[in-house]
Amino acid sequence: MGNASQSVKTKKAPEIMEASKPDTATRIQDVAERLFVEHGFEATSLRMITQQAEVNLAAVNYHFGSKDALFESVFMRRLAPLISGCLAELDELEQQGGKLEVEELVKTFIRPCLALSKDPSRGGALFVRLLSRTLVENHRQLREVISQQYSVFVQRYSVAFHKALPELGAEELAWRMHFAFSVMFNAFAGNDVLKIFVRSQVVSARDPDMIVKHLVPFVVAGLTSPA
Amino acid sequence: MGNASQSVKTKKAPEIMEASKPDTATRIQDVAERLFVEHGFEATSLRMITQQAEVNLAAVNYHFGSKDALFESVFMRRLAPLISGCLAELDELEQQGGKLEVEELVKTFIRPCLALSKDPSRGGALFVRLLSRTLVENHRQLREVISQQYSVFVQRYSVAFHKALPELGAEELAWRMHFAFSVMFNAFAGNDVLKIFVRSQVVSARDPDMIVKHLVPFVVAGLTSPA
DNA sequence: TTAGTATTTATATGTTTGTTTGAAACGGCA
DNA sequence: TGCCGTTTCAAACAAACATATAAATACTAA
Repeated sequence: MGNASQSVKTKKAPEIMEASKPDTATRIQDVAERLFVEHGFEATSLRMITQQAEVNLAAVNYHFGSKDALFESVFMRRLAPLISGCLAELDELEQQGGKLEVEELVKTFIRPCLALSKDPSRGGALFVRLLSRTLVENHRQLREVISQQYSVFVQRYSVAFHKALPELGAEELAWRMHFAFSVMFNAFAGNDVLKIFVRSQVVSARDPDMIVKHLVPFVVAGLTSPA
Repeated sequence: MGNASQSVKTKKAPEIMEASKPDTATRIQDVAERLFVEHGFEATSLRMITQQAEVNLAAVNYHFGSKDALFESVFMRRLAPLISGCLAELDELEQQGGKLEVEELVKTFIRPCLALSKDPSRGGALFVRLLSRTLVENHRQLREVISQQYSVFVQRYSVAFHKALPELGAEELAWRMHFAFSVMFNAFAGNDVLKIFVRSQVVSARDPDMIVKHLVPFVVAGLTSPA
């Protein structure tokens, strides 16, 4: 009997793959990721997921244990590598010494986001949108898991920004980081507030490179503006 | 029989109000507004609403016709005055002549948002949070209604910002406005991305005046940074 | 091939959803 | 008072929901 609460099995890919579909569990994750983004967690039923993934309804509970556990699995699958990528860039930047430039610091966050956005095999920009939905809906249990594992992420950036902007007080810096990450997240997620009001906006071209080109100067200007 | 599709009745307040509850319809709107913010549209059941509003389940369909119509009603009740407020400020600023300063332009948007955030009788910051949820969940029909009625809002600000920042091209300006409104909306909505990762952030103090104090310089710096 | 496990399937349970209904209660006006 | 339009009420509806279970199938190791 398939033990429910265990995490997704690491399974050898079949030797002979006649351009076949991925794992059942992976297929579920892929479809769930997209549907959670489109409809939100609570509005996405297991029936929608299993039908589109072309698996049996019970497969979700078999492989993941529950709908909640599926969500956590879908979420962590993308979050962990993204955070690792940012921290790796941060390590590299800090180790190469010299003055810590704000722009370079911003780019240590933006580059992994950009790479993710351009990689369809990792869901492209889907995860950033999922993140922004998760931010708005608040999954308490998920928040706990995240904050337990990744609080170092914010701490590292706080320290780094403090070094790069030593003239700012702690509170002022916290506000600016709050604003900066807010813009960046929403830019990658494609949350265009103005698009509610007008049908087609110039910005609607979703080319990630274009986002970055305009995003970096905006954020850096906000962060470095005189206190 | 209470005609469903008509909008909420404008009803004279009872002459003698012994500190009584508001209208049934208003009570429903107030509770729905809060619950839509907390749980999202689809995850908020009519039973949750009617129980907390202490009205009968059928009252929603009687007064508003459907759950969708209730949402539209809840949304428009706040949006219309907010937009009007912004446009009024914009009119005043433009009529007083002189060079159009970016900071003043930004404040024509921020002041009505701030006023709304500080007015509990209009739901305080609730609506901005509702707006940011609605942005992420996409109600197609609501989007249509909004864009039909309020596309002038974006057009007016586009023209004004073009005057205030004549050195910027149309595309560059669109991007910056996109970022600027994104920060402002999320700031008022209290969407703190970093709060996912760390339990208590310095920014967590939600004083609207504090938000504005730090928000304006950040946004203005981003908007006016050299091209 | 066979034994045993891993996975998939069909089916069932009990709950909750939005909406509808017909009757009861209310409130102003004759 | 008695009437009548407006509002509230309890009950019921089918549809969709998450989850559980046992049988059926696919697969692997011996």
